[in-house]
Amino acid sequence: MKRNSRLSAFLHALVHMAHRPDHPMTSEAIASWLNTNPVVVRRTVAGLRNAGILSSSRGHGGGWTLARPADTITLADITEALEQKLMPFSTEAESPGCLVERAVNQTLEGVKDEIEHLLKQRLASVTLADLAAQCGEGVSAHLEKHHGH
Amino acid sequence: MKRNSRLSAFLHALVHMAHRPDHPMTSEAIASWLNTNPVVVRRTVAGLRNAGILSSSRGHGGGWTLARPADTITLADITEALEQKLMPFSTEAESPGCLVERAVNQTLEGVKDEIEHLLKQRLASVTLADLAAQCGEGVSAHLEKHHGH
DNA sequence: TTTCATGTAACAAAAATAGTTACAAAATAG
DNA sequence: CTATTTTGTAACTATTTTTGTTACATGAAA
Repeated sequence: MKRNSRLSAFLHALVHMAHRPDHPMTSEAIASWLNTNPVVVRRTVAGLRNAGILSSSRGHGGGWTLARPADTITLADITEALEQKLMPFSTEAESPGCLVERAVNQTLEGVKDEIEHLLKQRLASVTLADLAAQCGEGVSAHLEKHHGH
Repeated sequence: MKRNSRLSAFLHALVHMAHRPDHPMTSEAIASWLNTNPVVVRRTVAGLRNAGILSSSRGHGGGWTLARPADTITLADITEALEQKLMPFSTEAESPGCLVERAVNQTLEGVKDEIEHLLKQRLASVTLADLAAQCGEGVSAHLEKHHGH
């Protein structure tokens, strides 16, 4: 699983969880399904646990479940929890003291902050419940068939 | 020079060029100044040349100059030329055929495109000339003093 | 008490990035 | 015309980041 498809990959898993809130999903299930390793999953998912999005239970029948209702979890929450960098600009000073650099970076930071804010706002307007709803009727049947729940 | 400060670093150089359109700037000058290597600079700057933002001349007194007026070069042009990824999301299918995944990715792509468009629009509204102007009066003096032109 | 699951640390492998060396090509100075 | 300067690139090395693996402790349920 590549880093920049992490959001999409885990969203996928989360939506499945939203469809079956009762049924804990193991790291191994998620992993095999994202073509990766259980430990990698646990590592990544730790962010979602710390953010109060997922909760885990151990032992028999354990695994991951949503920690709160799907309509209170937004894309903004998730991206933040996954530490996905939203805007890949940074403005570290290469020639400290250069007036030109300072002016450039100031403007750049301004634009960055402005857009970042907008982006977050937009991401905050979509909830997991929205996504789950959008999947339509065929999904439960699909789940039975392909993921063997 | 780290990848995510590339934009800021080269913008810095470009603004200097905008201030002295007559004076070609060598890869070596740019490099020493960004704490990196002339070859790395040339490699990166190749994108700016291909995009018609910079032009190069070889031999004695050669180097890099703006290929067109500073007020026709926008931040959008520059970020694109530097192949800076604007939105670090990707939605590659991990489980092809999964309806949930398809729905999730579709929504995600939608949000991504929407924001990307907005971001580009915003970046396109700032020109190199704007940045250069913003640096104020002290700059020419500063150039003489620190960069020895 | 055995089995199954998470939680982490430590290590290994792979991939992406950055930096270096070497040399050809073009342009100018003398 | 020759020496010097500077870009243009390829090939290689080094570094950093990311991903994957192994190993083992902890907790919960059968």
